[in-house]
Amino acid sequence: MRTWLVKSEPDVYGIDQLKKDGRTGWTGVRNYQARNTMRDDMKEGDLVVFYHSNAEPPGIAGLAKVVDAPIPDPTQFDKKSDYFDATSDKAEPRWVMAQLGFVEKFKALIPLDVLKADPKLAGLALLQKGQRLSVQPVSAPHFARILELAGAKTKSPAR
DNA sequence: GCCAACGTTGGC
DNA sequence: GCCAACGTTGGC
Repeated sequence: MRTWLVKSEPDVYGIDQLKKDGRTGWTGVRNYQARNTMRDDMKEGDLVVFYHSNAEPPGIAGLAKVVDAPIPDPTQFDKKSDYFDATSDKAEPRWVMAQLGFVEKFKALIPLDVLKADPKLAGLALLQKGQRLSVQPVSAPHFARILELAGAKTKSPAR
């Protein structure tokens, strides 16, 4: 299995909301690279780091996992949605959403400055300058380190 | 609220 | 196919 990171603004959809909902469709991704990751690479059972962006402070809040195959994102056809895409064809939807389930909320958020200061997380995509992708891969060693920093209940997956 | 970095759009 | 203009992201 592989591991991933998704970003969300906690004011829009945070880890607490995912905990409450149990699972959710990851709507609103309108970037081709992120879409391709969700469509082609994220598999059921993959673990996903849940990052709070535009937060005070920003940081890693918990874990989710992929619970099902991706399906078309309904907001692309919803005229009232911010994510409406008039050029997407219903017969061949342009945008998909990953199906994510709640795994755990960390006892404490791992703040961005801690992530940046950790030598073992050097190279993590999230920390690259100008990195704006909302869905990113996380290497197995980086993932294990994040679990360690968080004191996570979840065990690092076998490679 | 500012602004750097980036992706996308559209004129040519 | 280039690239300037624009909109968005997201840290600060």
